Amino acid sequence: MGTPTARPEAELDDKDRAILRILQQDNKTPQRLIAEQVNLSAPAVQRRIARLESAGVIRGNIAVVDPAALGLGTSVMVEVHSASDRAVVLDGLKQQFRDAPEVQQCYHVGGNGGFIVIVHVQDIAAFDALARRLFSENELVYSFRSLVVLDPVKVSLAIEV
Amino acid sequence: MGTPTARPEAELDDKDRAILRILQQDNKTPQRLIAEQVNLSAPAVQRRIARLESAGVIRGNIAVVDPAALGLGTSVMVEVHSASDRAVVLDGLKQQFRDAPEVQQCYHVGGNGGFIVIVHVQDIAAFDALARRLFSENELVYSFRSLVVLDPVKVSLAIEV
DNA sequence: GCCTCTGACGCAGCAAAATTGCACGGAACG
DNA sequence: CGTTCCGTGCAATTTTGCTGCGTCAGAGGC
Repeated sequence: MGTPTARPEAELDDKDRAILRILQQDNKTPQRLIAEQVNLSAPAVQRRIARLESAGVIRGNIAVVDPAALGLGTSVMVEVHSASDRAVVLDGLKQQFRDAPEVQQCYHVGGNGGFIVIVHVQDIAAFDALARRLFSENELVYSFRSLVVLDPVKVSLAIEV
Repeated sequence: MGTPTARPEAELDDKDRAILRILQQDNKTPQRLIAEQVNLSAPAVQRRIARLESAGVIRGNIAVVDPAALGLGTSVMVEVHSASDRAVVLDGLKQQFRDAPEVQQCYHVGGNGGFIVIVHVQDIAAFDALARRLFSENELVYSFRSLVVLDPVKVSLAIEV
């Protein structure tokens, strides 16, 4: 239930995939233009998109904003090790990370990695304050390792379709 | 030049931020509705969005698709340590990761972390093949640590505005 | 082999959304 | 106090998205 996700296995043909490729780059692309590239009519594209959305294949439509433009020039990846692997503890941590607006992404990983958390803050000082609140003073956290991002080489949510 | 990003410091007022908050959740929201929530007229919202886009604050508009729905049910975070810290090597690795479609995100981090890479693949076997090609057999890579994602607790590109 | 049913398509028309032109009002400046 | 500049709202236009309808091709039943 961690992810309220989509259907087991929708079957997508080449045109669906082509449409997804376009929308993952720019979902403001007019359906008419998509239609040309996919050899369909605009209404057909419209119907396919609607189907993909209600099937959960398309999970959302969002604007991507530049953190730097908002003064959030510092990104940090944090490897968080929980105090225990009991479900209560893990679930508690998940909830905390979900609720924290500075946390942009969070993954629970195996291989003794615990949680990988990506946060965006104004500067190192702000991160220090956040880390204190979210990790150091957190009873559910055993230890954590902070990796400051030097270069966001590639940032996206796109997947290969 | 790693990030062809935006202006030094655009000044955003409360309404800009409110608009960004909405668009980060759903950029298909009609400007009319945004206008209501922000106490502006629709054209005013339109002009502000246009300004935010050309200023680079809004970096793109994308559809988010569910990896699981596409058969990419396995996500792995990889901590990659480069063979050296020379610019040629680092730049080479960055380019390789940018070019690999399985790589969704990649960050160059300090603190001896090297690179953090997020990949999406079909299954563990596919990851093994990918890791061999991208890491094991890569002269620019010294070592790497694979952390399989058990639960994508929070996945987004949104930032607090 | 034929019929029917289902699903997807394109076309045409309609509704809704985005965009532009224009005139007004307030703030900064001289 | 007048001028300029920036952002706004209103109204009109253009573009886009959506829906109804008739057609067609393939799957399955008889």
